[in-house]
Amino acid sequence: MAQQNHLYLVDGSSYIFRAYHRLPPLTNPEGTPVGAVYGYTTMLWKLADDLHKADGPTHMAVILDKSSQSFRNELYDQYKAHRPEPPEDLRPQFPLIRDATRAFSMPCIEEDNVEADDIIASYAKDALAKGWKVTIVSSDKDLMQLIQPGLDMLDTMKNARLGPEAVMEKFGVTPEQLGDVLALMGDAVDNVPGIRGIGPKTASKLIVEHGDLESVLAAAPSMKPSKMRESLIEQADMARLSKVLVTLKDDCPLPNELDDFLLKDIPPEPLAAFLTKHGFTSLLRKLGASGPADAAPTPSGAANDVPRSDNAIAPQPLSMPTINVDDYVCVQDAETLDAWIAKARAEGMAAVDTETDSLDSMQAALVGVSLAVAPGEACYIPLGHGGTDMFAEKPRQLPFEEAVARLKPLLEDDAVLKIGQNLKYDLNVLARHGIHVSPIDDTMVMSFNLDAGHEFGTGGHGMDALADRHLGHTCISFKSLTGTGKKQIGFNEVPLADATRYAAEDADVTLRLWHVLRPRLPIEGATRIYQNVDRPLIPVVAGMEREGIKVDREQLAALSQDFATRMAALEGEIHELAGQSFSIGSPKQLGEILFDKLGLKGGKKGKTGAYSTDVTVLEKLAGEGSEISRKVLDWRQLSKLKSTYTDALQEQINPNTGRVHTSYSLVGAQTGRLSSTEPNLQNIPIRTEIGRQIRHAFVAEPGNVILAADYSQIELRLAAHMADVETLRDAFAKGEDIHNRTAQELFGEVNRDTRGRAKTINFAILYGISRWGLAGRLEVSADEAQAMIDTYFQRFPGINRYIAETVEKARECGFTETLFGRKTHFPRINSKNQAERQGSERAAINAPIQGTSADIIKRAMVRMGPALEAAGLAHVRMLLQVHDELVFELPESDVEAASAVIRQVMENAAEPAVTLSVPLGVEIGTGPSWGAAH
DNA sequence: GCACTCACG
DNA sequence: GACGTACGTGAGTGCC
Repeated sequence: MAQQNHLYLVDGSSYIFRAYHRLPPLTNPEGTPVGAVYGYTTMLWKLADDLHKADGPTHMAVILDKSSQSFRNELYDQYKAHRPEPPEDLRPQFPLIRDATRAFSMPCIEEDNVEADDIIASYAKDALAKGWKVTIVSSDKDLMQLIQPGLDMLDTMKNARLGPEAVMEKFGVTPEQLGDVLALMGDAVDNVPGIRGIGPKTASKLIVEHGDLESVLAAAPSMKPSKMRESLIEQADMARLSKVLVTLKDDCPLPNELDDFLLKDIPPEPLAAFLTKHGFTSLLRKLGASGPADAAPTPSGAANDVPRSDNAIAPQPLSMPTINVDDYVCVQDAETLDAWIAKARAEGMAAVDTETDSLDSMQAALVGVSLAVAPGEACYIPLGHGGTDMFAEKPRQLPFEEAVARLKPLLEDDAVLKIGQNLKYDLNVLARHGIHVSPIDDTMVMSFNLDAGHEFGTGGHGMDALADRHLGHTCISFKSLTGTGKKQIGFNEVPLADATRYAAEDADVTLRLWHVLRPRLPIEGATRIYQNVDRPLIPVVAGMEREGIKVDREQLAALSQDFATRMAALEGEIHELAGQSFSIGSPKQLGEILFDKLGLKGGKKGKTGAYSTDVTVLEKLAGEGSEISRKVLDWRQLSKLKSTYTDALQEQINPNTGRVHTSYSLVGAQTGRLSSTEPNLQNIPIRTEIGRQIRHAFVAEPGNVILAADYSQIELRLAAHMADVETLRDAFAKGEDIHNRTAQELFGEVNRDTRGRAKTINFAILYGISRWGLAGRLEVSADEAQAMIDTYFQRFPGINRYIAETVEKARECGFTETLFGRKTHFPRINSKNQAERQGSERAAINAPIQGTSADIIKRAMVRMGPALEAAGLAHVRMLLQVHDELVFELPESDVEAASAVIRQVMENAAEPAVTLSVPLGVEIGTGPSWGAAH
């Protein structure tokens, strides 16, 4: 008989205030005050200790107040308006509460625009509906309204369980009536008005007498004349408002499933690290002895035969056996393969990795597949080993088609989770063999969702770096098997024994990483972004990569030819003007010609001592009449376009598909944007007419057209929403030109010049403004730039507050968040180096805006396929994403229907998770080429 | 392998 | 008083 589930919901924020006042002002070894943190830590310890005890918790979550803003502020602007600032030595302890919770490997829930009490009420309701027991760890009187059969409260300071009798004792009413009492008496701290002159005693008496609030108010006129009677009549609406304010909202959208809160045995390492850091030595000793919940080193599902280390801070999760690459199996016959497949089915999951002969997933030949079914249990299935010599004897391996046919049902089985590291690559390789892998998890994407922005030396979220970081393990290097340079061999030529060790290790490591990273998602609030956005995006992006886009080779070749001719002419003229021949492409030589030989004015720059010859410098010189500078600028543009685009793109055409297939990185940009490589199709020219010709070479197949759909000014719209700038919101709502409106507000008139300046300032705001930077861009003095910034803040109130709050949050928490919960970390935000610190501040101001924009278009991409399919538009294919733009190829006859669906999906992509206070505008164009679609 | 330059949002 | 001046990317070239 399974034990009944029992959910503990810990009201973390209220606890820390009480602990602060009750405990002495301790400090940790670094001098940070930690008295309240210590109290909080002992409380969590006590709670965790009750795991496995009768009526103890089976599930636990800590709920924290993230913002003081909620729907209550909209109802009543004075709500919580007069809260005193927390004491100086308490403030630095708030972020440590999160650290403490994490040290216990417990989930920590914080949501924007919702109060902790409401989240607690909502989870409680959810759990009760499922027949669970619920205990709320708090002594907050508002939460006492929730007490009912199956739900009690726990006051850990008094070590008392609070049931209905506690409410009766304190307020003389039942929990259901408590809200009405609270409404009458009001609350000074939260600034709930109640009725003046009525305190707890009178309120209770009235409710007991009349039953509920409305009855009290209805009975007021017939009461005997008194101050109270008048107050009740006059302030009846205040009482009703107060009732709404004190009533808990129990239908909040919840970021986690209840199952995420399952209370497992607590891994001792992170806890020990935390206790050590803050000097909680007595608890540390206790941990060494037994630890909360026995700190048993046995997360579920993992083998465990390793003795506990005496060293509390062990380098590896203790639950997994040591990695031994000689344990791996090379699968060379069908029976063995079937046994591994059966084991994967039994486990319900397997880590999968493919080995190929190329990094290009659209050209790579499949050389082998590895599987891991449990930590330490992995195999390699060679499929294409034996090199390229047709006559040489090949090692024994399963026939390719047979192995693929046997693996396919497993890889497509809905009941078996396939785990990969950068699985997008494997998805593409396998899709080319007719296997559509699902469902999936990706450890690289998990790492990105947890740790974006954290500096981890080299490697970022790559497997070797993750293995080193999380498992303390150094993977066999690819190069040690294949060599490098001229003598490098293909993976298909690597001997089977070596290939097995390498390939199976990759799968084993991936599975182990999953065991480390997967539990962190709910604990660190990354579940939402991972499950709802980035994970479902993986197959979508893989599909776009496989589609590719057609480019007209002849058109590119003609452009290359044209550019070459014009460059040759310019080159002659430049050498003529210089009086000598030199390499124009060398900034060093160019600088010496311009400044030393020709004596133009301009400064040296930076560490290398070389002259700067970038576009701003050359433009300035050209403006002063330097003919050679103008010609160098023209030459540079042509050179860039030719080498980076017209020449390079031709070489990127896939010989099999005749199209260009970029590769998107899902973890490339710290803010959550995608990045595009080999080739980068996110920086195809558009700003100049000459560059724009390159876009015309991106074409549709006969009978089809290219459709480009752009979000219009999405980042400024998001800034208007997030900073709550009424003027900007109003302008967007009315469909005004936002730069014109800004010019009007800042300069009082709209013309070309003021609009241009306004546009520059608008972008400066998004990027984290500095007077110096703006001054440089606008070519005005720093004082004048500062004056414009001041005016901007004054005309657009809210921006200033957004900037201050965002930087403050980054300083305190070390990260910022998007509206959808994506975190970006800023480890240098508190650096003593000013430049470093200020750089992080600017990035932190930008990250929530750029990141939210990335979240929105990603959500649109995830929904696009199903939406088009539902509309019967199966021939519409999504090809490219360029940050705020999606590019499609579709039959000409589908344009009208597809435009409607695409617009609908993109404009509503934030819903229902987030409702924006500005509309999202989408502009759509079509044509025979990408250039023509704009 | 780094610095510089420049293409994009 | 100096610092180093806008956010996020990837690629080609020259040079050590």
